[in-house]
Amino acid sequence: MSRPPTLEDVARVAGVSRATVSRVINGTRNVDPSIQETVRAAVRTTGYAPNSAARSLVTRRTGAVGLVISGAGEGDDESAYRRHVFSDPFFGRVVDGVIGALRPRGMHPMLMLAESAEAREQVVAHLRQGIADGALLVSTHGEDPLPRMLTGAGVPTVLFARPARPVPAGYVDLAHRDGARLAAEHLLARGCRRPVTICGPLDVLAGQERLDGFGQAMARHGLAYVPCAEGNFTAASGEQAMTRLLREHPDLDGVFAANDLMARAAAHVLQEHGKRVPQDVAVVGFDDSSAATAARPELTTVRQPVEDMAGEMVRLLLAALESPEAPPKSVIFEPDLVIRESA
Amino acid sequence: MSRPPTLEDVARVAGVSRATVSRVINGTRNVDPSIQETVRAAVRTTGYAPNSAARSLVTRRTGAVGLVISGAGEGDDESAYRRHVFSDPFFGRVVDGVIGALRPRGMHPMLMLAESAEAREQVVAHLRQGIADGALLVSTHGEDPLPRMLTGAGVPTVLFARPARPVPAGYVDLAHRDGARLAAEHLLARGCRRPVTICGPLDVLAGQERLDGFGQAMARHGLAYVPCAEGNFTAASGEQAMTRLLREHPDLDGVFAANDLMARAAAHVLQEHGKRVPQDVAVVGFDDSSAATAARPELTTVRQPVEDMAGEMVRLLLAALESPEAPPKSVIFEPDLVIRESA
DNA sequence: CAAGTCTCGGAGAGCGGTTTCCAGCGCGTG
DNA sequence: CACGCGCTGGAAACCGCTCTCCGAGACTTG
Repeated sequence: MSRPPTLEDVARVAGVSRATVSRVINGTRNVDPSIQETVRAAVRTTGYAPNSAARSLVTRRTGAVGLVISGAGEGDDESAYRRHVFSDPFFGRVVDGVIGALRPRGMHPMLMLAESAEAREQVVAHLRQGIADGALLVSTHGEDPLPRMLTGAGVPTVLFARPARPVPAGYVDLAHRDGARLAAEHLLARGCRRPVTICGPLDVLAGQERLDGFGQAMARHGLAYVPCAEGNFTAASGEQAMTRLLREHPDLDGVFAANDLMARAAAHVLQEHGKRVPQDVAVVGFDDSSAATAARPELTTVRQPVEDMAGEMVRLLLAALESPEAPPKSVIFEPDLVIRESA
Repeated sequence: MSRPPTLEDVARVAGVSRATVSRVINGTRNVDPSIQETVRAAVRTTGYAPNSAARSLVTRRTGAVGLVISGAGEGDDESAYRRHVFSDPFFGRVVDGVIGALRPRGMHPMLMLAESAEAREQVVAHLRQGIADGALLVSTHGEDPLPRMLTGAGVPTVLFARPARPVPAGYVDLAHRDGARLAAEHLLARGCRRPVTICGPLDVLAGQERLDGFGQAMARHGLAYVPCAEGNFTAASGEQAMTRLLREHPDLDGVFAANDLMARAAAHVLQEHGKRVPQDVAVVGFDDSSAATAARPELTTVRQPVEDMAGEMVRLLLAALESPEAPPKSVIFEPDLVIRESA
């Protein structure tokens, strides 16, 4: 098996110069139609495919973007963390949105996990080497140092969610407070008077804002205090939180969970304790992920358009690549309430 | 913002030649320790990072592998398909295993979806251009043309699961029949006498073998006929299948589902119909995915070591890259029975 | 002590593309 | 008809790195 054909080979077969072949392939400049045809024929007979490394070397584009999932490994087993990450339907939606936006541009996402200090260094090092054109960063942790590390290394970066402390990078985010307010008002409208909430981790802005928004909306309607138990967006934590809340507030009649995974787990716990959902207790989730429709009853939830948001990340990143000097942009999405069976 | 420093810059600062710097960085050959230190210092002061495109051009290695998910888009909405794919915990485990094996080698997976004929062409085209060093292919469809297309294009390829028709590519697989047998024998040992099965799509070898294995094991114990309903590995299909089986065989006392997602859905349906799991009906799943432990009751299931299998795919691919002429290898894994609550 | 061997740094030839620059040609215009 | 311009193809520089080949010096050895 000899080496694959190069531009040179095609040029020789077509009887033209390398430059001309290049121009035909890239449609860079006008080329005589008959020559074009000759070249194309030569490409076909040789089975030529441009070498992307060589191309990248001169164009300074790889056609790849790093999709970096950064989270709190906290010294844990790495594989356990990875398993947890990828079992959350949220990331699947991010991947979906990213691929959808990248594909028409002939680009691909390169998956990178940064769950430990060492992994973070690796990710930055690789990205600095130009293995990808930029980074899309999804942090599951509040005080993630990665955004700074990346921008500091000169890697074009776009974040999912506004970082805890300002970073010179674009981002997309959701109006979490508005979403939580929608949930609160829906529960109130259903006649719910003793709501509780299972909030997300409070070191994550999204977790905090969903809690705040819910509390404030309730407060505006005279419910000054809403019992709250903290979860970490996993089903197991939702189960625990619900169990505790139910023990401490046996007469609760509404639950707002900061994501669907926890909401679904909460509904299970309620049912196991003989509460009917939604007749006895109304449950509202957050995200509108696949967990919402997989749950029984199907979850009423606050929709976060993750796919669209991920697509927008791609657009922001590509824009940043176009004009490196432009200041980073951000886009905030508005949530919707999706009413199903659970509330 | 000027261009990043090159090897040349480092060499100038260190007062040595480009070759020497390269050698120090790659540890390729003995270099005088004092010179090494000088070079390293120069690397630090310049903030040098090797350009991976340039490196790839000469080494003919990119450090990336394509992780191709190929499935039956059948003209469906592409995004819907992507969503479905990524909501299945199975793929998360594949990604987990792949990343785990790739990381120590400083490599990364490039995610590529091939759900339509057009997408398949694109994937092959990109891979032919050397965007990645090879492909790890996970097909969800029996008659997938992609394996042939890839090997035909000279792309080093390793498959997850043996292809329906032979292809000159390595693969990893599971002894599905043995797994199904374990499930059957466990159900029998529990005293189950009227088992049914929710099988996977029969155009997928895995689906067929799990069904065969279950049926044969039951037959060996005198149960010649096992009612079966076909699902497609999704929760929704599992629900439908269970509903039908329950209607046609109200006295069933055991269910074997070809994956956990369907098993979990089946358990739900059973419970909604007033059957206790496992007291009235025992349920056994397949995979031991996160769905198994998330279910209530937790699922007894046949463990498929997906992470290990994915890791082995990486190893097979790298071996194939080392010695391109060697015949493709395959590795078959053995399943285990994991006993939890549902059976 | 001479000759051979070993070690290690430098020069330079690629790797396979893109793109600038230049030259030739056909055309329109004054 | 002479001139200039636009269009198109080719030559060659260049992207940044690796690696072979070569030569100089150090070291061994008879």
